[in-house]
Amino acid sequence: MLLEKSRQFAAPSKSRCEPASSHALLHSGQTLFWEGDDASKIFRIEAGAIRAVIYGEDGERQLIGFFMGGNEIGMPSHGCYQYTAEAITDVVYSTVPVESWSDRLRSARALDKEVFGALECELDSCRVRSQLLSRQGALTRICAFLSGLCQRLGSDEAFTVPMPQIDIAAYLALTPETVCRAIRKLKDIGMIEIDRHDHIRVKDARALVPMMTH
Amino acid sequence: MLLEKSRQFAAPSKSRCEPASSHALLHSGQTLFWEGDDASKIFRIEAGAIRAVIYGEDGERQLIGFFMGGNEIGMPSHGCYQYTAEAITDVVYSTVPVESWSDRLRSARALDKEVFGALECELDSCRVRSQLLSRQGALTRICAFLSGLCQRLGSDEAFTVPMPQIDIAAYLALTPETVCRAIRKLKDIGMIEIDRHDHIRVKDARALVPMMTH
DNA sequence: CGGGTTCTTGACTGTCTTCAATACCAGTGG
DNA sequence: CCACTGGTATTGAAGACAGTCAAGAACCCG
Repeated sequence: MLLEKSRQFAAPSKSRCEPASSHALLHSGQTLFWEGDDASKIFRIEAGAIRAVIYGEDGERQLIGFFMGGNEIGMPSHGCYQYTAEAITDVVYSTVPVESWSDRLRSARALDKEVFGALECELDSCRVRSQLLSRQGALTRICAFLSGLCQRLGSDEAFTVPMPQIDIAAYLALTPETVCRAIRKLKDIGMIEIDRHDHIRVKDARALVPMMTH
Repeated sequence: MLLEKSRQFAAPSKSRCEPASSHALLHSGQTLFWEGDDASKIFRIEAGAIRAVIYGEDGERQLIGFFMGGNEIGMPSHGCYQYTAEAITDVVYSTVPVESWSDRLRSARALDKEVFGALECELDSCRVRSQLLSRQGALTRICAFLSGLCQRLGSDEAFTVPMPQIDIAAYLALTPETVCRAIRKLKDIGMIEIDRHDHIRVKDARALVPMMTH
């Protein structure tokens, strides 16, 4: 919907900037690339401002970053762009030639698997926290956190939360009291069990998902 | 202080894990590496949980991530670790041999300047947002945002904010109303000027810093 | 069995969100 | 040139909710 509307602006911009490696222009409102596209180029912003956006399934618009003169944008994870890049103002940019870049990346990936693995791990970790912190409401954040934890631990059923609540609080930018109250609420609902303090057991991880949208 | 206390745990762990590349053990509470250390190794967590922490000058403890079985941790930016890694539970981990890794990274950096440039840009961008979102209070976030914007734009004096308030709101996980009110407060204090709607001018960027800690 | 940390609970305050209505601005077409 | 329209910004009032302060309980450690 909202996505379709702005997509109209994308087509011209895409065809217009093919020429070469030197400077190209993007008008305010146009889109540089789309989330999910195969990452074939890296862009260097020379002038103007760009916003990085992730559109949720429900039309939710999450703004994860701004890029301006001197910044480089378009680093792929797992082969494709992780967000949509839209021009806020008119933008002048240059592109790093596709072939040379992707070739180097491929060879680098083969050679330096560990390096890139760690890099993606680091980036993913950072993205996850941004995602969590962008949610409003303590209960929402806790549920999203527990749900993510569940995925990472691989258990679809019950599992034990390994970290103390005080760490969860610092991680989610909440107070320990608020974390405690949210957890208690989940316990009252019957979604989790607590025997000893840092032994929280999530009974049904799938039930957490609907609470994340709040 | 708090930092000193846990540092006692660090020494033994550091000397203990030199041996080779295979599995090593870290006890709960010990530290894997320190923020600011020269990044000489990458660690792969086999079992257990680790927290990534940044200690502020004022003793503030910011928890930026959790790493668990299967995760890799220790990717440096600008040559050194960006955070301290502490074991929450007992941890089993392996290290990627130092020399081979750093050599590869160096050569990769030389060859793929664009790739790594973009990567660092991406990572920095993500870290910045996490940092901003971890602050509580709308005014604090706005000030931190404007201050960061000022640095990126290079102007130490006055500058014009390039993005609309609605984007700032989405970026900072606030409502447009709250952003507007915070900006109005700054205007009333006399720190910024507004002529047309999306033409905000910051008069003295240095004055923003003290408001960021609040 | 202490001592220190973490967790829990309650009451209160401050602030952000929500809802709703209005003003402002840019682009469009008459 | 001007009304019109859609998106953005502004302002107010009310309600929800998280932070703070304070106290006590549970837990872990040596």
